[in-house]
Amino acid sequence: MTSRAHLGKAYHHGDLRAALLCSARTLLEEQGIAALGLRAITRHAGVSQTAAIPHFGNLTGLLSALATVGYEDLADALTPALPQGAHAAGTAYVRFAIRNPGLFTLMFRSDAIDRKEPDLAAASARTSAMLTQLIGSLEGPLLSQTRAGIRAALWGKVHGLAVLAVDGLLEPLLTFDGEEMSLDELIADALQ
Amino acid sequence: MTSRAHLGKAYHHGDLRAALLCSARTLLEEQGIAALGLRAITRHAGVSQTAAIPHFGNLTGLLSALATVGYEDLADALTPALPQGAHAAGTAYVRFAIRNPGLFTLMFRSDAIDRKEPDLAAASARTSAMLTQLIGSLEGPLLSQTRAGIRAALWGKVHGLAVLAVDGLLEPLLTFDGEEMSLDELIADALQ
DNA sequence: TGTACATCAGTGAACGCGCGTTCACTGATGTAC
DNA sequence: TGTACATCAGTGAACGCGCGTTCACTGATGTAC
Repeated sequence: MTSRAHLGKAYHHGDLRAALLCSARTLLEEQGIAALGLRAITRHAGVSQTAAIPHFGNLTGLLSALATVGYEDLADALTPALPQGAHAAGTAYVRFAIRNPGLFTLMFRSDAIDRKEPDLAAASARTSAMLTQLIGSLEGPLLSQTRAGIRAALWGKVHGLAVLAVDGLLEPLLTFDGEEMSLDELIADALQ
Repeated sequence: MTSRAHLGKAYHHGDLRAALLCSARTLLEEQGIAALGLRAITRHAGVSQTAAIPHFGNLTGLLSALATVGYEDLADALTPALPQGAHAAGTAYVRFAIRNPGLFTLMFRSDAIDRKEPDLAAASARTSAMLTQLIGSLEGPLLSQTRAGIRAALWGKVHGLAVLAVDGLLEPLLTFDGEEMSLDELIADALQ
């Protein structure tokens, strides 16, 4: 029976890096982006307040690593939807945002991450390439549009719905015209 | 010559409320939403660190008042474009965001404002009503869509482009396919 | 026109708080012999 | 198989910082007489 197998905590954690990312993600979704500090994250993970530094350098490093995980998760969510076309992919994108509002916010709007961090840049580029691939498969909408324009229009619509949903700004629309509808129905209706 | 006319500062400011909002807006656009604190704002305005409290109660009150100004400005920007239809209104919306990225961010995504504050709720509702009015004038796109769905689709697309532009995420698209284009051209192309 | 006074906008010192980061340390680990 | 040792993950006290808010205050203003 080595000390690693002891009940309770070993001095060396085993996989503190993953544990810290997990704590950060939980905290992000439960309490929002403003609650994400080095001290809050390490406190949640049950380790000392400086334990993250050897793994991530500083807070920006930790949050950039978390955003990297986010891009990987988003890519995983989009992968099965891509062959089914733009509608399915858009729905998957918005669903990802609704299910991971804190993470989505961190990935796309935070200035607390370093987008030039190599792992993050790579994960972001990989997700971005999926969108490029999708556009290639579209039956050309308007001949006068450039490919960049088509792409911005498609991404803008989907991203806008995601952002509005995450920020709760679509809620007033759910009872528009006196009709009641669910958020999922509204998104499906808007994307058609 | 009353003391109000003295060179330098009178003890009573005259219109400190407006001056504080102006300082806050400047700070917001120059240094971002994270730099907006009661102390930073009053420091920028050249008054004591507690001078904002009689006018706004607390930081949330001040930021909510600033967001109210933002909704009024957005309504002013949309008004002349509305009669020209959805394309013009959408362009005006995105232009407002690009010109006031900090304010736009504060209005739509910040959890530092109180959306239930009456003035803010009223200003927000007034802007929202413009969108409702616009949708009424649309030549019905898809008969199977609900009015809420049409509205979410329209707002989502425009809001998404605005958000992507503000966050700098459209920049990679400006040199897509090897072609160079300006942000304005890309937005115009995406909105057509 | 002049004077006394209530009002309240704005001051500035002080409070407690949580933060990121530093630094000397402790103790579990794996390796060399 | 056993022992000495280098490594370095993780600790915890301490630092200085900026924050929001409190509180007793000061002094310009407008009004009542």
